[in-house]
Amino acid sequence: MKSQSAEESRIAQLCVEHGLKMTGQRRVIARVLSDADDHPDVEELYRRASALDSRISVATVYRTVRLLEEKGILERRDFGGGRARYEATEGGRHHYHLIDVDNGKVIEFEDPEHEELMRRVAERLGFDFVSMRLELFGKKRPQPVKETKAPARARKKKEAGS
Amino acid sequence: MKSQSAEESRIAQLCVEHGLKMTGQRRVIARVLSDADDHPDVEELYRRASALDSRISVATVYRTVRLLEEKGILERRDFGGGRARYEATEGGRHHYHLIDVDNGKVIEFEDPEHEELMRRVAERLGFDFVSMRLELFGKKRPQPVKETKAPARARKKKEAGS
DNA sequence: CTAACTGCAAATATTTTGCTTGCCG
DNA sequence: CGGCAAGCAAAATATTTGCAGTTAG
Repeated sequence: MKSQSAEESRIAQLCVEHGLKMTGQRRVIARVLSDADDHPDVEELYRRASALDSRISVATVYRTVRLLEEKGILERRDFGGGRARYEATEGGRHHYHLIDVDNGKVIEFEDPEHEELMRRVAERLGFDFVSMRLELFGKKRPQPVKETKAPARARKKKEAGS
Repeated sequence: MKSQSAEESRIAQLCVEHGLKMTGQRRVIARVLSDADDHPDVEELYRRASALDSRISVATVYRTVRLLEEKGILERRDFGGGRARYEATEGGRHHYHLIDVDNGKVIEFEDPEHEELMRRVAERLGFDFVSMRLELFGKKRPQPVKETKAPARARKKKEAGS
């Protein structure tokens, strides 16, 4: 969560800068996206947006995320599970995702030197770096008995942590 | 393309090692996968497999790739475009993908130090490295007039190069 | 005023599944 | 043999789209 004030959300501002028409529903979706600090899929976005304003249809959410992705305001992610997930494009620093293969939980991490490395790779291949996507899959290493915490070994099928 | 001989394909061997039953259609799909040096989606796999043996249904291809992915023999990729793509898991060296945002073409590249870097990241976060996925998006940098070759600026919508 | 946007429902696209039959080990 | 696997078609998901009515700029 970020601003939450009555003023225009960060994403709404970007929409304006890109010359998009700011309708009521688009403003709501923009706020939901601006406030999200996870990686919601369309259904989840629809749920959150509906809570703020019930006059919104899923089709609009789909249309909006597609539009914002084309404009480079949003980035689509695929963490497995069939549905596309979205998160706001970050200006400078990129962050990456480590997915726990046992429960699908997503952990974010940064690695400053990484983007620079990728820029060089792209350049070496004759390309200008546009964007990147990095997903690391790992298995939680059994901690060397740190404290008294329940193991909690689950194995849900669908919908894992965002 | 790799072996092409009448003997068991590399992937078929892996199936056996994993205790999977080798049926006729599974053997054909395994051969197609072994021979592929690109990233076919299910429909393309189905097409290639059907060419070798018409008694194969798409459902079987779907079931097979899912099974092989679970066994770690195949890895699923998402290069955008809605369909999942597959490629055989590599033993040691990983390779990555640079996608040309202008035409969807995929260029493979390697970066030996990269996997080591990611292993360390996973470790730092308390995980054992299982696998990773890295997609780099770039725009072809206008070459400094190399030779006489047509520009060929296309902009296809669907189905781009594998 | 009009091009862009929305809702709704129908259309697509992709992947999964139920059920019966077949074949590997 | 016995159970895993395959075919086929229907079902389940996910996403897109046609059309008519709204609305931001």
